[in-house]
Amino acid sequence: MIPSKEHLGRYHGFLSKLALFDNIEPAALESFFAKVQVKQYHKGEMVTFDAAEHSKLYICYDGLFKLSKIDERGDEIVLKIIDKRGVVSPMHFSQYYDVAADFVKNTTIFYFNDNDVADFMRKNHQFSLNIVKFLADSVQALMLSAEVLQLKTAKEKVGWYLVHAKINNTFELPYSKALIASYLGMKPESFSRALSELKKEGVTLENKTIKLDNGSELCRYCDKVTGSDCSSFGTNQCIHQ
Amino acid sequence: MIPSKEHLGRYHGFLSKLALFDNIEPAALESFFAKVQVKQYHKGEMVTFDAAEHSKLYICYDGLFKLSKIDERGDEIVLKIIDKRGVVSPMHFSQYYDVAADFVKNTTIFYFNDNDVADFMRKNHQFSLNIVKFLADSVQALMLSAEVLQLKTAKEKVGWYLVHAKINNTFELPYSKALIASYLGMKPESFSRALSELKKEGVTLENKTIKLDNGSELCRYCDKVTGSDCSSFGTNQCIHQ
DNA sequence: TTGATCCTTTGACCCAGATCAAGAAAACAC
DNA sequence: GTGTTTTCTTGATCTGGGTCAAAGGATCAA
Repeated sequence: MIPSKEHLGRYHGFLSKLALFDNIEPAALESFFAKVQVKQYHKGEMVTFDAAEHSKLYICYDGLFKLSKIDERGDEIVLKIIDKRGVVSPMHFSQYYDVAADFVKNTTIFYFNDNDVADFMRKNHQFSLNIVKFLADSVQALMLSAEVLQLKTAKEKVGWYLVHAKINNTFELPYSKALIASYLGMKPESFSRALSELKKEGVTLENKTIKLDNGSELCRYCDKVTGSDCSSFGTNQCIHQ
Repeated sequence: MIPSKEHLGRYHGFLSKLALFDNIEPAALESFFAKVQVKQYHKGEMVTFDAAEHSKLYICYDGLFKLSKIDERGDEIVLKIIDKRGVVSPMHFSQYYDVAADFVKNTTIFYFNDNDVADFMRKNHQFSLNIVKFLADSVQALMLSAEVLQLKTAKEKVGWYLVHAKINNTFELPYSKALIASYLGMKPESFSRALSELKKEGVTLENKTIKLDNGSELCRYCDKVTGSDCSSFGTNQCIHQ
């Protein structure tokens, strides 16, 4: 399971399916992928992702970690949860900004050095556009979560999170409740209490699987961006017009 | 004072000083600037900035407005305050995302259409890099404010805001207290109370001007990214090493 | 200069979610 | 399986910042 540098060819298939490499000719990708490097991190490990040491473009191949900031009091915010196919680019941060990468599972990460990324951007305009798209999506996701974190009540936050699992049709919580709680800026106790509030509305969680009494209970917690991926988006059973 | 389309030449100087147009040959800039358009908004006006209607790159020439989201209950979060030289690019948002642009003063905005921006990015790699830089800075600013909003107490938030005015050497609050309060995710009352707490630590506000008893009272509220612009950054009177 | 409007401050009170503490239930190791 | 560790839930209590209300201060138009 450990990809050695010699066998990276196998992983080109994985990389080429990422949005970051959309609409780029295979030949161009091949020569860029030749520069990929790999690193493993262990469960429990914590690394400071600062631009000085980590001025790279990272792509998670397998595992799970969170980008977080911890203050003097030990309080933590989770900025992003990254698992398979997740991308982080400390190379785009200011030299003084840093975040902690906190590995929840053993994790395998592919990365490209900043100068290789810059080269490829110069040679391939579509890749530049994909980087722009990636950053713009990050901006939008951060604005959306600022909104969720500041404006919504505990119950609404949890409902909002659960609606994602409904829309992507897994109906499963992808991570532990404690991790999701911290992503939503709340304590596990509050998360648990919010869930029992939602149960009164017909939303039950059985062993990380969401059960809905009649199917539309979560719609009121949906936002338009998230909802645009829903199979009922825009129909008359959808709240967004 | 109202720039008419015929006299835009005068404003090329203004535009060319923006970071967005750094390191681009004047000739290339000239032909791009020929495509600029202008729009005026009135104090009190509120416009929905959605990608459908506003798929453009906006640059504030004069005035003041805030990008905010308002929920059903009427609670508001301020995502960004934009004044002279501020840039917003709804063209990079998803088609379903929208924010409200809430004009605090009469405002004059320059803008470029998305296809003109895309053209210029294709023709001029440096401009693509500048767009990447702009978006990366936005990501970082949003991560930093997520941290401030979630982790800091009211007093710390206000201290953190004041430290900016110290570092840029104006020692002046640039906006009304109520606007700054909403940017910090708090109510004007709490802002006022936080100020009176800070007064006990030697930080006084006299008519929007910051007075410090001995000069270093605000340092404990400084973060490293903000601090990197301080004249004492890294010296032994600085808290960052 | 004078109202009128808006912005800011202060006090009293309240509440959502945090904290603390103790069980219950999963998950994991062997 | 069985014991151990981690995660989750539930209850009691606390508290920072919000809400509401009222009074000062600024600012501005005429």
